[in-house]
Amino acid sequence: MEGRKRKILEAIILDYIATGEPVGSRTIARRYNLGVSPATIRNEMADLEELGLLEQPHTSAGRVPSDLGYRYYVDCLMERQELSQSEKDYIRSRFEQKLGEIEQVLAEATRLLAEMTNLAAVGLGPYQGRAYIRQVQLFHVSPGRALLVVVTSNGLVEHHFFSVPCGISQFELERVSRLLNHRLQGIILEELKPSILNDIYRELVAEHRELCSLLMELLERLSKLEKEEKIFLEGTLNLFEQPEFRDINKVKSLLSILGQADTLRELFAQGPPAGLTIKIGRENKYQGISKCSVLTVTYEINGEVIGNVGVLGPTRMDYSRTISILEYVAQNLSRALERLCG
Amino acid sequence: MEGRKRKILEAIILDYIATGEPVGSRTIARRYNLGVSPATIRNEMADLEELGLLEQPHTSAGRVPSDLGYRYYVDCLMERQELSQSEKDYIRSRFEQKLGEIEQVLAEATRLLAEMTNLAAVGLGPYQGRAYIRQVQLFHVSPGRALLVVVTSNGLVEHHFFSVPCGISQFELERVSRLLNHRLQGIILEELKPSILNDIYRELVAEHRELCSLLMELLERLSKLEKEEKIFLEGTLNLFEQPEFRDINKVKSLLSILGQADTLRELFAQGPPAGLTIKIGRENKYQGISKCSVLTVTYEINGEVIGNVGVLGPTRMDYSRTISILEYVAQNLSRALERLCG
DNA sequence: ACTTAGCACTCTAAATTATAGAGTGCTAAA
DNA sequence: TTTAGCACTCTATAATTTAGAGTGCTAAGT
Repeated sequence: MEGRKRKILEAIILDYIATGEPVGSRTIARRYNLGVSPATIRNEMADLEELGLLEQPHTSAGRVPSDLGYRYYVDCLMERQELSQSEKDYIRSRFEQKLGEIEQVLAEATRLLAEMTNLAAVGLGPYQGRAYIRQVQLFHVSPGRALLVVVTSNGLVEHHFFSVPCGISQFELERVSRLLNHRLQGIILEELKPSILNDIYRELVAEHRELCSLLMELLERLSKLEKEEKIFLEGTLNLFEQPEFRDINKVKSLLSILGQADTLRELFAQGPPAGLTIKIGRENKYQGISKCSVLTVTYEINGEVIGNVGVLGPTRMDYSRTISILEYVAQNLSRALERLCG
Repeated sequence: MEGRKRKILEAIILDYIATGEPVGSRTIARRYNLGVSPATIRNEMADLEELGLLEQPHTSAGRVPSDLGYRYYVDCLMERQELSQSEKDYIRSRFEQKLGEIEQVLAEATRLLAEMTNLAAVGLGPYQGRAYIRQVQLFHVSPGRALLVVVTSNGLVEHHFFSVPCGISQFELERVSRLLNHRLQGIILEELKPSILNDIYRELVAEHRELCSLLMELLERLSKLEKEEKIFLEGTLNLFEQPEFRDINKVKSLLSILGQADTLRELFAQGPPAGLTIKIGRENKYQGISKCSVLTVTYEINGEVIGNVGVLGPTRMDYSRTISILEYVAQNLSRALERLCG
C-alpha cells in the first residue's frame, strides 16, 4: 500500500481510538497535516473502504476502522510505545511487595493490568498439566480427621480433609506419607493415570487395610488436580466507562461472558507457544464480544509456559500502550514467580 | 392500623413486587376484590402516603411502597412462604455432593442462593476471630524451600512458602514444627498477640539461629491469619434483568459497590447474634444501593456463628420467598460444614 | 358519617414533526 | 492528479402533539 494511504489509515485509526467518534475527511485534514485537501482524503477513504479496512456506520457519517483495519494497524502500522521509566518502576514495585503465594501474585498482576490499561483483565493458571508432584504430606488435624497437602512444581498447593479411623496413629500417617511421596514425587500430573494409582493402592492396602476408603478418596483427588486452574478477573467496571457500552444490552451480554469461568478460560488460554496473542473483534468466536478485542500473553517459570494473563476491551483500544503494559507485566510476573517457587 | 388499610397496603406491595409498575386504585379494585370502590381505595392510599408507607413517583402515577412500607410489610404483614418439598430436596441435594473444602461448600451455597433467588448472592467467612489453631506443619518442598501449613478450628487451611537455608534438614524442620505446635495449638487467633510470638521467637532463635528470618516471616504471617476472609459473589447478572436497572448509571454504581471486597464485607457481615438481618433501601448506608435491600443470615459450626451468606436485590423483591430460601440454605450450609470439619 | 360516581386536572411516555449539522460523492475547473 | 463547490443524505436533537393513566375534589347516595 502506498505511503499516503497508510498515513491516512493510521490517522483515522488513531483519531478514532482517541475520540470514539467516526472520523471525517475534514477532521483528518485539520488535525493531521498531510498536505492534502479533504477531497483527496475522501477519495482515499473510499479506496480504504473498498479494501475492507474502513466502514461507514451510515452514509453521512465519518469512517470507522473495521476489524481488518485494526488488524492491519496492529500488524503493519503500529509502533510499539515504550513505557516511561516511572511506569516501569511502578509495575516492578507492585511485584516487590511481599506476596506469599503464587495465586496472590497472579491476582496482583491481574489487578495491576486492569488498573493500568483501564480494561478488564484476566489472570489464568498456573496450568498444572506439565507440572509434577513435589511433595505429598498427610497429617492429623484432630482425632479422626487428617489433612492431605500436595505441592506441585508449579507452586500450586492443594489440600483436602479426610476422615480417618480413630485408631490410626500419627506415626502410621507418616508412613503412608512417605510411601506416597516415594511413589508420586516427580510424576507429571498429565501422566498420573489410574494404573499408577492402582499400583499404589494395592501396595498400601496390604499394610493399611483400615485406610482403604481414605486412600481411594485421596487418589481420586490427586487425579483431579490437573484440571484445576484459578481464574482472576478485575476491572470489569472499567469497560463500562467506554461509550460503546452505553447500551444496557451490550453490558449484559458482556457480563454474561465475563461471568462464565469456562468461557474466560477458552478466550484467554493461548499458550504455549510463548508470547502475545491478539484477537480482534469477530476473530473471537463469541458473539457477545464481537466489538471487543482480547489480548493475552503467556508467563513462565524457568522458561516453561505455565499460564496467561490478558485483557479484554473494546476493539477501539490503545493497542500500542496495552501491548507494552501486557508484556512488561508478564515479564515481571514470571520473574516474581520464579523468585517465589522456582 | 385498621384491617382494610392493611389489606390495601398489602395488595399494593404484592402487586408492585409482582409487576414493577406503580399501582393505581383501579388496579387494586379490579385484581384484589376488597369489596370497595376505587374512590375509597384512593382515600385510603392518600392516608397511607401520609403515614409514609407509600410514595408517588409523580402526581398522576400510581403508588409505590416506600422503604418504610416494605419495612412494615416485612415486620407485620408478610406471611412466611414455605418452600415446596421439591425445592427443599433440591437445596439439600446440592450440599450432598462431594465438596472437599470449606470454601467450596461456601462457594456452592452462594451459587445456589443466586440461582434460586434470582438475586446477587454473597458468601462471607468463615470468620477466624474466635477460631483457634489446630495444627501447624512445616516441611521441605524442594532444596531451600519450605511450606508452612496452618489449620484452624474453623476449617481454614492457609499455606505459605519460605526460603530456608540449604543446610536445614527435614529433621530440624520437624522439630520446629513440633515446637510451634506445642506453643500455638489451641491459641485463639484474636489472642495471638506479639508478646506470644516474641516468646516463641526467643525460644526458637536460641536453637535455630539460621532460621531467624524464616521465623520472623512465619510469625508475622500467622498474626495476619485472623483478618483473612474469603468472599464469594454470584448472580450479579441476575440483577440486571430487573427493570430498575435499565439505567446504565445505576448499573455502574451498583457494580462498583459489588466490586469492592471491603464494602461487601461491611454490608453482609452481621453476625453474631445468629439469625436473619434485613436492611431495606436507605437503611443501608451506601448511596449506590439506596434502592436495594440486603438480607443476610448467619451460619454456624457446632452452634458457633462463623459466617454469613446473603443476597442483595432491588427493594422490590419477593421477601417472603427470599427469606425462606436464605434460611433453608443457611441451615443446610451449617450442617454440611459440621459434617466436613466439625 | 362513610362510600362512591363523575369530572376536571395533571403528568408522562410515546409518537410525530421540524431543524441543524456533519459528511459524503460527484462534477468541473485548476 | 488534486481540489473547490455544491447538492444530497442521514442522524441526532429538540420541539410539539397526542393518548392514557391516575389523581383529588365535589356532590350525591346510603
